[in-house]
Amino acid sequence: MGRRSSHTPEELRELILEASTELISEGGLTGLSAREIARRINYSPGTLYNVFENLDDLVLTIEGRLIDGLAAELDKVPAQDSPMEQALAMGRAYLNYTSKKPKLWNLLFEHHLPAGREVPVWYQQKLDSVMQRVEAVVSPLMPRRSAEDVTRSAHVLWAGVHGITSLATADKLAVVTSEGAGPLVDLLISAYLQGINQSAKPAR
Amino acid sequence: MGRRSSHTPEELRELILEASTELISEGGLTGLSAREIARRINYSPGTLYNVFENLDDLVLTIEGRLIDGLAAELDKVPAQDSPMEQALAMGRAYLNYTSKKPKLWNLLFEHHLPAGREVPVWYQQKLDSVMQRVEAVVSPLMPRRSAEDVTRSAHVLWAGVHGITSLATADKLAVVTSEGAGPLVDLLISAYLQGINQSAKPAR
DNA sequence: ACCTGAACACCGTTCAAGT
DNA sequence: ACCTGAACACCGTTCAAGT
Repeated sequence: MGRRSSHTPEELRELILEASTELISEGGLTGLSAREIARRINYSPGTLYNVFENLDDLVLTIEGRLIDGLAAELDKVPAQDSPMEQALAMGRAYLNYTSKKPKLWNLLFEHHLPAGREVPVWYQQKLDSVMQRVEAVVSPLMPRRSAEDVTRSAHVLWAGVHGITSLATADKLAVVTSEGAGPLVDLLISAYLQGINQSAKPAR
Repeated sequence: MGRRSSHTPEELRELILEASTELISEGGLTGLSAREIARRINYSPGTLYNVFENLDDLVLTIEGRLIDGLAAELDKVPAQDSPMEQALAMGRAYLNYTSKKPKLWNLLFEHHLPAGREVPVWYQQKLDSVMQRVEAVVSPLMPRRSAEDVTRSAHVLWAGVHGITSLATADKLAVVTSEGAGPLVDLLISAYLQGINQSAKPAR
């Protein structure tokens, strides 16, 4: 049939990403399908594969944007506050950002690449950039610790906050839901950061 | 065609669950398909639906068994040790149990029921039973706190350990992988439990 | 150059028909 | 009573053919 579209390549790309984001926001990763995207934007399924390698590629692109969005939110945390206040503010920023479209954010953890495929470099870099922001805030709170320990703590907090929001989202593991994730995230951050300071190197 | 099988209903049920467990262990939730199960056990796809309502029902059954298995492992933690030692031991037991078949354990967090469907009661009860074991160990470590605070802390630790192992498993979020989950779990548990004791009620 | 749509190899689930 | 397998409504991805 040939060209029929009134869209530039960039527009088409955005169209696809928008439709995909919407589908995921509504139904999670399960709600996404190449054919349904095509239907919504009025193109044939084949067209998607001119723009993206495959669905994994498309999803990875969306994930990248989500991470960028979080990074931007974390940057808004006032730098003049005390480190502990900044840490708590980051936790709340994470929660605030991710809870708008929980299923969309959950993409980062639901989506697994097929065995063998590695995450692209740019993806890892985006993630590292977020981790660095966390480290920067955690670091002054553990002055006697090595850089490795700071990194470890940043990872623990990142994973912990993820764990809490993830369980809160999954209505299935509703153990947590009853109280909402907010207080739990506060609790994790404040208790952890106080504990890390006052303890000798933990056993092991 | 009619009956052809040499299996009792119970045997057939186990056959299905075994094949499913194997498929998930290898390829995660994505690796599971009704038709592939049927192929492996030499039945037609339709037969699965005599035994289970649908794939969600089947998966939920597997999840239940996984939770039971974890509960059994947690019960092995020596009760005469100090509470802090018990808490750390539980963390390691979790890690040990779940890291044997990471993709299988990940099922608990990858699998979401379709919108509207609630988790069955027996499932919630199994989960509660695990949470109670955690609370029992955490409780003596925070003597001045209310029962609600103890529950909150158990949730925080459960979610935190889940978060760490989950990120460690997803090769995608390989930030954590480099060091292995073990030290991070230890760190989370020891720092958090020390922090919770020495702080006043956290700000908020 | 760009897009289509048929084609291929898959899905989950149902249910009439067979033994 | 139990099981089959065709049928229905879906998938992701490719690629010859069309404009």
